[in-house]
Amino acid sequence: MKLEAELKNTKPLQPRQRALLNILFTASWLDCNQNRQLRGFGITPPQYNILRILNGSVPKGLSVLDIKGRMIDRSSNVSRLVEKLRLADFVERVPHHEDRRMVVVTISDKGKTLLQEIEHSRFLDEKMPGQALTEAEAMELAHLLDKFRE
Amino acid sequence: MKLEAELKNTKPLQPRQRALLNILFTASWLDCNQNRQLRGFGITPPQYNILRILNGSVPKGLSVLDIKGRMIDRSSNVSRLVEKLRLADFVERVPHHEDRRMVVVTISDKGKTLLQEIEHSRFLDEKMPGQALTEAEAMELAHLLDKFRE
DNA sequence: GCACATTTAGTGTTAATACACTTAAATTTG
DNA sequence: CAAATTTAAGTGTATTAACACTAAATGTGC
Repeated sequence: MKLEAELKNTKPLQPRQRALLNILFTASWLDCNQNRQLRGFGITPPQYNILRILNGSVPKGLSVLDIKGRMIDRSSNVSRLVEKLRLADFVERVPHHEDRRMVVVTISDKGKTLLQEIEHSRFLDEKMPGQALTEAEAMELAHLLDKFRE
Repeated sequence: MKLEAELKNTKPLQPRQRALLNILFTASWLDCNQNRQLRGFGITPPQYNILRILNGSVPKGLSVLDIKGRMIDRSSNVSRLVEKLRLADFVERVPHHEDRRMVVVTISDKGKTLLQEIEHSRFLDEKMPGQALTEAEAMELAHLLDKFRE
């Protein structure tokens, strides 16, 4: 559905304002979807984000600050999120050898298994969003978003 | 900056996955900006969203559910947000004449003044995001986002 | 070496989200 | 008309975001 219909907007919007609102609205829509998908697995979207970041950094792992720098939501409190994941045995935390300020976080086998299950469930759902776009359109969309942030 | 650089991503992403991440990242970036802009005015982005919706609905006002249906973030708790705005005298709440379940919310003069101040401050800032896009590109971006949600 | 600033992780606190639930009024149905 | 259902608003609660702050380790300049 078009944004104007979704927001029941009456007044016409300027193109840039319309794009801005549409970005926020679409992201909120995605976040809501992701929340529901992840709910059954006992993790939240930011926690899922961390697990995927760590999965891309095996076997070395990452420091808390490195994780933060790679997260979608930069305002996340990584220390607390990592602690939650550790309590659920999805990640491991070990002090850094040389720099004792740092903590190296790695994904555990249980965490990897969880990611595979989530991936698998998504595949079954066929609910991967954005399927209406062609690959070329998806690339163009990403490019325009990059430009939007300039 | 491109998304891959922002997220320090190592592995290449599928186009749709890249678009998805870029939507979430750009929205988070916008939200952070908006948070900072609104902070000085004592309101949050969802509260600002409500004020603008109500400003577009003068003089009739809207019910709580109508507001919710027009909000960017559909999971907001409108009752509590409206109560916050009422305590700050930015909105007024009156019971509906015919249907006593409903409450009609309208923006106050103080609320309108606040919106004007915010608008003015943004204009001074020249920090309106998305200026790097042409109008045609902004329209294309909004169109692709509509299609993404299909 | 020592004072000073910087970096890294974590904490404290307020407010907002997410979701289920409750309450009350209106509408539908038998 | 009375009972059941639906709709609207609000509440309860646990979790998370947002921001400033602290504590400890490292780096820097003198």
